Amino acid sequence: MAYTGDMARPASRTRGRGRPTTDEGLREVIRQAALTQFAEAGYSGTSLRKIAGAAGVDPSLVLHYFGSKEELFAAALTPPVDFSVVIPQLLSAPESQRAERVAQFIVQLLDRPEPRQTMTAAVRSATPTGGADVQVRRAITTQVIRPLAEALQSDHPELRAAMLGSQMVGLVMARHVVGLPTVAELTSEDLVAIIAPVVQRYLFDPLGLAATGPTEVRG
Amino acid sequence: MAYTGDMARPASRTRGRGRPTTDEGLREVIRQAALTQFAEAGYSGTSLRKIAGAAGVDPSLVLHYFGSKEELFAAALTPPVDFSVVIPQLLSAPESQRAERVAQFIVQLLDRPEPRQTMTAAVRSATPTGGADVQVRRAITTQVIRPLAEALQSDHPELRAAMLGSQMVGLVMARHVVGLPTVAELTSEDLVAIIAPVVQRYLFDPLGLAATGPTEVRG
DNA sequence: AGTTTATTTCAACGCCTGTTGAATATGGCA
DNA sequence: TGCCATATTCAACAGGCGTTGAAATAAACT
Repeated sequence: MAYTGDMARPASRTRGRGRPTTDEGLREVIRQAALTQFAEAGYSGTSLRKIAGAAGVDPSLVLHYFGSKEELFAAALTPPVDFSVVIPQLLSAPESQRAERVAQFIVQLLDRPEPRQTMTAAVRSATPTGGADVQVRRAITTQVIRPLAEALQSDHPELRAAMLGSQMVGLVMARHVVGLPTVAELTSEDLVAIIAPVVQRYLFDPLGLAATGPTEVRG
Repeated sequence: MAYTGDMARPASRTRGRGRPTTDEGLREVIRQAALTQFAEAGYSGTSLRKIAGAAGVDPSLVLHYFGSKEELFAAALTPPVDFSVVIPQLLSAPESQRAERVAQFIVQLLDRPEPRQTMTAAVRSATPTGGADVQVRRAITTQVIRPLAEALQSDHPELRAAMLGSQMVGLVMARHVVGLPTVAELTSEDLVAIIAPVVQRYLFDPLGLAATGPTEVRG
């Protein structure tokens, strides 16, 4: 809400026109400013000029580093966690604790600022205005759903992973985007207690589908 | 995806400049075109010119009828179902069938075009660009969450309603906005089977919260 | 010292936006 | 018939957008 244009940045004499004392961190400052803006306003609600302003920089410099708005979006959205590493660890817990571990991981992940910003930016940008939705869908499927599905040993792994993903998206919406009062005010512990049984159902319990063959999707 | 500008509309001689054979349906045509556009591209991704084009009308006429883009958005978003009437009916079912009835209602609601458009428009527009998010939050809380909470007789009624709402939002996202393959391809019956136990948990089962007093919100 | 090279800013482009005010044609009414 | 109110369009506005190309400055290299 308050972008006065002077964010914390590794100072290196006051910048003017021309090459400064090699300040490579500036690229990262821009990326961080972009992520924050995207998280607050979504892709189409964020302008390069606002990002540049938040980073204390000229709009052209943003494009100099990232080429285009879409590339900047993709760069800002790179996930702060490698799920294909974390998920197998979570699922290796004893059967009685797996669901709660997963629930805990989800909630704690969304408690850390940068993963939360990444998620809200993605969720908020899932609108087909500027080509951002394609990147969002690809990011969600390849970086979250597929690793999770491959680690699962239940039936319908892709479907189970996707259903859990939908609950995560709903959670981000309720707690961080729309800000529904009661959900936004929950403590982490209570939230874990509430969703753990749902995780259990989506990932491990029998689904009770009509027997029309496996609902599998490859690619 | 295909708006050629000539939608079905109660024809009344070809319109030109000036007053035509009193065609009150035109206002509704515009509202419907707006809802479709908002559902496809969200609030900020939709322009008055596109809406006017889809309705086969001049942009000024849109504002003549609705005053401003925000008012048009609010008008387009008026819910096609009065939840404060439907919900008590659903909850009056015998205890063993309530969750499935609710799940069925949700899924079937999202199968009908206009409620689905209303939901996707709301979900897609939950971004603070144009003041639309305020209206979205208010619509969700007053029209869905509050009636549901008032009909519930469990503890933490607002929280339960909000958690169910978050699952609904996630579902809309997965099935209609982002279009996750497996979820989007489910039959209605299978989807009901999958989410019914989750509905049961969120609305009726003990939540297992830390005993820090009731999490109630009034207004 | 002089040349190159990378960083940063400036100025402008064409386009799209929401909104406004005037012009015009028609239907209803006296 | 003549007037008035209303529906509809047209034309323009001021501002924001993403992007581009050139200019300026300073560090790095020879």
